[in-house]
This record gives sequence, C-alpha cells and structure tokens, in this order.
Amino acid sequence: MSSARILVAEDDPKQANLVRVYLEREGHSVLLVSDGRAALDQCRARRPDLVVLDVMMPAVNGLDVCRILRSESDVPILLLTARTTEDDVLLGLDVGADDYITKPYSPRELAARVRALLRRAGAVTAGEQEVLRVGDLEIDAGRFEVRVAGRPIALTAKEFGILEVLAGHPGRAFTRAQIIDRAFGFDHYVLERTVDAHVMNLRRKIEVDAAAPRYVQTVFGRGYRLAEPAEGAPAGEGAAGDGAP
Amino acid sequence: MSSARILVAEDDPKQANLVRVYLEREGHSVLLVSDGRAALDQCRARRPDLVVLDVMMPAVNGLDVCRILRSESDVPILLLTARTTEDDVLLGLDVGADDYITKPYSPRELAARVRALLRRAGAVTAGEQEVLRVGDLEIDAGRFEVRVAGRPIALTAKEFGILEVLAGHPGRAFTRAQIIDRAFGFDHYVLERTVDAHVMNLRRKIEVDAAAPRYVQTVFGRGYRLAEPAEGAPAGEGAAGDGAP
DNA sequence: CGCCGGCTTCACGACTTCTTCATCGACTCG
DNA sequence: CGAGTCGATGAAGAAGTCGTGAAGCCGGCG
Repeated sequence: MSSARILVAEDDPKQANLVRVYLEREGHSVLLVSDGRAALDQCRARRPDLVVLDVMMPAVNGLDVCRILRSESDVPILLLTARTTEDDVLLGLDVGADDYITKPYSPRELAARVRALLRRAGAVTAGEQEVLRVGDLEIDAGRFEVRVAGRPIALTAKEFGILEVLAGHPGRAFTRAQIIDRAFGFDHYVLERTVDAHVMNLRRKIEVDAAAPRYVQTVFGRGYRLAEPAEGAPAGEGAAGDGAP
Repeated sequence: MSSARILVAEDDPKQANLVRVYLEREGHSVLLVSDGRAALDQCRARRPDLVVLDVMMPAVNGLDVCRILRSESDVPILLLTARTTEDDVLLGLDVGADDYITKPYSPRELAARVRALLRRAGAVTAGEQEVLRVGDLEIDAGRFEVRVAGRPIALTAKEFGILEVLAGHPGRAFTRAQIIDRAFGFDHYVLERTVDAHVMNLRRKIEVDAAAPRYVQTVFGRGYRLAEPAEGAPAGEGAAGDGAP
C-alpha cells in the first residue's frame, strides 16, 4: 500500500540514513538496524512489509540473513550490493532475494524497486485474502470497509488498522506496542494509552455491548485480542506461537 | 479471463521489468528476452500469443525481428519505440507491426493496446468489455470517451485515467499512491495531492453536485473510490476476481 | 512569439481524526 | 479485603486530511 513498514539493515550509518530519508520521503515508515543479527530479530518481532538488506554486514552477513528469512517468511527482500559482479547478483537471487540494487543507486531507483516489490507482494496477498472473516466480522481491506453481520460500518484509518492487525491472528494477544508497530508504522511515536482510546471508539462502533465485548477483548496486563469465532474450544495458544519473542 | 502468453523483447532491464509488471497485472503471463536473436528463438520455440518488441535492441534490432517474424507467422506484434517521429511509426507498420506505442507510455495505454490486439487476433475469449458501465456512467476506453446518462463528457488524459482505474473495481477504495501507480505508471513521481486536483476537476465535469459526489467518493484517511451503482441488481462481483489486476 | 490548455504545486480554510490528560472503575495479588 | 496497578471513558487541544482557488510551468498551436 501507500505506506509500508520497511526494515533496513545497513551497517554504515551514513548510508543507512540516506536510505531512510529516501524511503520516508515516499511515505514509508522505516526501522533501521545495523547488523545481521538485529535484522533477524527485528524482522521476527516487528513483521515488516519489506526488508532492505545490505550484503556486507557484521554479525551475520546479508546473504545469510536473506537465506534464513526466506526459510521462515515470504517477506519481500531487496538486496543492496556494493559490487556489481554477476556472482553477487546470482548469489543474491539464489538465496531468495526478490530483487537487488547495486551501489551507487539513485533515490528514484530505490523508490521504484521498493514500489514494484510492494506492489507485486500486494497483488499476491490481495488476490487471496482480500477479505478477512472472523465470525460475524468481515474486514474488507480492498474496500476499506468493515461489516458486522453484513451491515457496513464506517471506521477511521487507525481503527481499521488496529482491527486488521488483530484479525490477522484471531485469538492471539497483542501488546499495545505491537499494535502501534504494526498498525501505525515504526516511526509512529505515541503513548500506549492512545491504543486504548482507539479500541474504545472501535468497540462503540462494532460491539453490541461495549461493556462485554464480543470481538475486541482485553487481555489484562498484556493488551488486546480478537475473539476467535468458535466458542467451543478455546485452544490455549496464549501469547506465544507467532514467532514474536 | 483474458490470459495470454506474451513475449517481451526489451534490452533495458528496468524497462523490461516495468512492461512485465504491467502485463502481469492484466493477468497475462510474460516471457522476457533482452535481444533480437533471443526474441526470434523464443518466438519460434514458444509460440506466444503476442510479441512486444523494442525497436532498439542489440543483436538484431526490433524492426528486423518484426520483419522476419511477420514472414513466418501472423502473431500480433506491438512495437515499442522511443522516438516519436513519423518515420519510425511508418517504418514500423511497414515491416508488419500491428500496432506501435511510443515511450513514455502509460500502463493503461499498454494494457489497452495489448488487449485490443489480442481481441483482434481472436486469440483470447472476448470476455473483456470495452465499455465499463457504473450506473449512469459509461467509460469507453476504446474511444477515450466518457458519458454520463448518455451525454458525452470531454475529459483530460489524467482525469480519464483516474476514472478508469476507479471504475475497474467499483466500491474499492484506492489510495492516492495506487491511483498514481495505476493511472500514470509507477515511474511517475508526483505529489499525492496532485490526484486531489484531478479528482476535483473530474467531479466538476461528471458530478451533478460536486459537494455531494454521486460517483467519485472520498474515503477519508485512505483515498477515493467509485460508488457502486445503487441497489437493484447486485451484480455478483463477490470476492472473486477483485484482487489487484 | 504569445496564447491556451493541461499538469503540478502551493496555500488557506473547513472539517475530521488523533492524541493526551484526568478521572473513575475493574482486576490481581498478597 | 485492601493496596496497587491496569483499563475504560469523556473531553479538549493538537494534528492530520481534504476541498478549493490560484499560480507556475510546459508544450502545442495559431
């Protein structure tokens, strides 16, 4: 979509900042890390929409990060390579990168490739699960619309974003920090209480009885979760299970 | 569904990729080659439904490829030419090309011409409707013309492009970035607010009351959408086919 | 060369949404 | 059962979003 959450792994601070500025200018939200280990950790925890990897990095090098990431997720990966030899390129695509770009590159080129990757990725997921369904609740990302028992409900952008995040893993409890991260973007600095306010407004719109929420439930001491449709088996998934440590 | 096998011969990787994305978005499957010799080889071996040829290519240039191909097959050929001189065009049609398009072109234009060629060749089921109808609104892509309640309305290229994109999925909300990508091409860098300006002009032309738009509606916090025709026949669009084209 | 239409950007105002704060009620643990 | 922590709520200022008119720019045309 227009504003994606992008993880940038680049050890040279100057380069990293350049990339960040370019991408933020495009409306994306950017999280910087400076080594391969942090890239893996953050990718697992924050679930970015796209990863930009420098090939040469301390701790774990870019190619290895790429291989590992690819084995556990299908997040689009753009490789940054200094050299322009065929070897590097082939090696990169071999370990599962979706595209590569050689330094020096123009901001335009970076932006264009990121856009292309996001678009391609969007086309895949959009075609398949455009509409999330959880019980009576339908979240139609394409139409930016939510329906409860077939009745359309108008939500604001943030309310929609939060609901979308929760609906991505029904039953899983998200902390407020995770919700902010995933629904609002990396560079969004707000108090966690803000989530409460949005959740309250959301409940007023989609819940029949806001005091006894059927959909968006509070997990005391942790955050919120979307109730699973099936009421019989409360499958003890708890907070674990989704790779987020 | 119109799904053709298309051979694209273009030596600039960036350009080639752009064409591929545009065509794949239309549901076609694309085979890329980067010089004239490969184009000939692959065309003979794979028998595509359509060939897109860049005029300027290494090994064997586009015009020669065109002439040779034409002598041995009647596959539809679309020429990509950088220059816009009459000479090129005449030369192109002279050696047997079925249509030509000059760079820079819009994705819409490319898609439209490919569609037209395929239809003319009968290689694809004529499932595509040339005229999009949404309520009182008729969008005739072939004639580059829009009618409201039968009355023709003159639109500029951008206005038409935006309307066409929206009309492709009535009810779906498009962000400004998506609109720019799809209507102008994603190598096109303009501020998102530019879309607003075009939409405003568009509304002045096709809406009865621009303050309460019947067709092009604002989705606050997201972008714009084309209103679906009022009740009556719910026209089963459903979840199918609504993915990113 | 000057005019014109179309594209893009800018600036302002109206309006909507977001964020924070303060307060009250709910939950947990000892 | 009480203390302490956490969440719900409503209000209000801050920030963001959109509509609109106008200006600058460019290319085409007379």
